[in-house]
Amino acid sequence: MTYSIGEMAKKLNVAPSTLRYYDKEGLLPFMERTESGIRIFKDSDYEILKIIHCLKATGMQIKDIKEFINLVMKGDESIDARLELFRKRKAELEKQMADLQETMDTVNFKCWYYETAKKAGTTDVPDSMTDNELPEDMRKIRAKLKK
Amino acid sequence: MTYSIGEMAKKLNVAPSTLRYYDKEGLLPFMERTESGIRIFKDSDYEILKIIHCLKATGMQIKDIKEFINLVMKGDESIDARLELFRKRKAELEKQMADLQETMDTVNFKCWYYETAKKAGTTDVPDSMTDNELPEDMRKIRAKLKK
DNA sequence: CATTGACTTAAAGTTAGCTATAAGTCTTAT
DNA sequence: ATAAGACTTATAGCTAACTTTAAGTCAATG
Repeated sequence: MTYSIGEMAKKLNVAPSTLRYYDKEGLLPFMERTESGIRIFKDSDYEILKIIHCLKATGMQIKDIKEFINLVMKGDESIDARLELFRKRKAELEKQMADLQETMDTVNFKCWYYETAKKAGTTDVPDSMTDNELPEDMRKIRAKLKK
Repeated sequence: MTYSIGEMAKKLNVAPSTLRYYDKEGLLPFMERTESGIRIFKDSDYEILKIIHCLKATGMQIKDIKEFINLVMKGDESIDARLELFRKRKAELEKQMADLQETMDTVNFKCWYYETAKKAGTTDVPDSMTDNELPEDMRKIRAKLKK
């Protein structure tokens, strides 16, 4: 099964110009073309574009994704390097998830803070609460916001 | 306790120019200055800068954070609007966490894929595995990458 | 009292990742 | 065979969030 750039863009939910940009940046060195120069996308191209999307979602830059594609083009001799790369992305993702959880803790604190302020009609009430008037799980978070 | 822009920047682990930029963009309308025009940062400014950092971490843009700051400046009459805002940030964060988990699933699949390829010396081995040769938790993920 | 280093502003420059434009070619349907 | 719509390239433009630069002022030290 093959696709035009417009069909592949639709399948991936990106603009055709994005795929041309990726090609120009060297992310798609495996692309085939018709005699007249039109790109032919295959199912294997779809799979690698999904991986490109995944790597982007881990925070990787286009120029570093290009290096990964270069490894792929080298074939089996780069298996170790590619495994290493994905292990690093995994570690990076774990950090991002921890950061996001910290952000969530702060947002949860602020939700509690404004719920309490809403009931009282003023932020003075949550502001003046002592540590043991606070819900237990809010104490560490408030302390960190002030530290 | 008060701080210069350099001291506050260090406490927050950002560049002083970033704090000037935030001020210029209207994120710090509460800033006080010395007679000669030098910014004086207080502990309360530190707290609100932490909240600005938190909102940025939820993916909010500077111009939208500015609107939140405007609400804060209105005082108690904007409590409802601020509660609503943090509830929206919470929903947004939950979506981001789900997306990150999907990315993590794909990265985990690729780690398994290259570990298997490494043992075999070639990617042909994981590539040619049928669904029931795959670890159970890898099946749905591989299927999604190909769909 | 002069030097050093931190502060001030306004404005220009940077970076990533697209996105749009112009001018032209290819493909398909009538 | 011609018109519509998708494709091509190269190049310019865009946006967000800083970051740097230039030119100058302020505050603390020897």
